[in-house]
Amino acid sequence: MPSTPSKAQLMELLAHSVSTHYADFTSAAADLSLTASQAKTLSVLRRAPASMRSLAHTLACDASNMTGIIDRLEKRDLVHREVSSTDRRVKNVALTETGEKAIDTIRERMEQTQTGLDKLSEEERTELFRLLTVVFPH
Amino acid sequence: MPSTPSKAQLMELLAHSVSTHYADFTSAAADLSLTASQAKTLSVLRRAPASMRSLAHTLACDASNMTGIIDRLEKRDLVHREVSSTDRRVKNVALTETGEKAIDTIRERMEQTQTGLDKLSEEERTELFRLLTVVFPH
DNA sequence: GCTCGATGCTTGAGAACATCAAACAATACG
DNA sequence: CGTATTGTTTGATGTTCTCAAGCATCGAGC
Repeated sequence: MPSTPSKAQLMELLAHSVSTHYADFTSAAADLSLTASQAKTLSVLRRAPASMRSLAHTLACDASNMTGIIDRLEKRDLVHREVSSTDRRVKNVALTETGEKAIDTIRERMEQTQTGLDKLSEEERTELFRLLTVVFPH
Repeated sequence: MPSTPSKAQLMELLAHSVSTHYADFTSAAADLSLTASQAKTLSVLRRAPASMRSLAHTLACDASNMTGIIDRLEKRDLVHREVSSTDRRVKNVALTETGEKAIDTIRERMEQTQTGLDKLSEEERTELFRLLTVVFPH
């Protein structure tokens, strides 16, 4: 019977978990010749198209950064820009079909994470899902 | 009554959680004028000293990368190199006291994550701790 | 309509980070 | 020993990052 972990312990474990997940993600992305930043961008866009600015906010980087990243993704036809119909300053970025396949493939290839999740029962997966949703809400 | 999430849904949520955590971490690190890579390195070293090679492995990057990152951290006295006593090729990197304080401060300042964890009861925190340990073992 | 401040994106300069190949020293092992 | 292997560094090249500046567009008010 484990005692309650301190918040610091939980932060430490979170850091470790994130770091493991990130390493897994990065090497799966590298298999597709994608950098971590490029793949992270695809991952964010998997949920929904987004403007340059909101992408930058989600990825915690400067907006000027996104220009280059999206340029390179667009050159490979993984993503496309579209001027917003309601505000001509805004450019909405969306995944192409190829881009969608790419990020799905990356997630399928994250073996460490997949193996880890396989160790959970259905109830445990449901509970993990619930807890993560509480801690990291949309 | 939530149904069991599919593995893909769980991967998606994990990606979102990691991304939120990462953004939080990056901006807390920036407050201390540390880049994400530098702070991540400190985070790994918080557990235990490590050689250049094992750092590179944990951070999923080339060993030659670490040279520059550790150089810059050492210049700011957050970390120090020490030639291994058993193998003179190996350099072990360890946090200085300043470095330890830096990473602890960063974790304390991760407001989004802290706020999220505060939403959990003690039992839930214990359970999250257990589940993460299963999915991402040491 | 017009001006003016704010907003969204891009560009350019300079630092950090990433990968790869190649070098070097030290070790391991036949 | 001699030879292969390992751990770290260096150098070249491309990507990412931050910051300041630029341009176009929007929105609120006159």
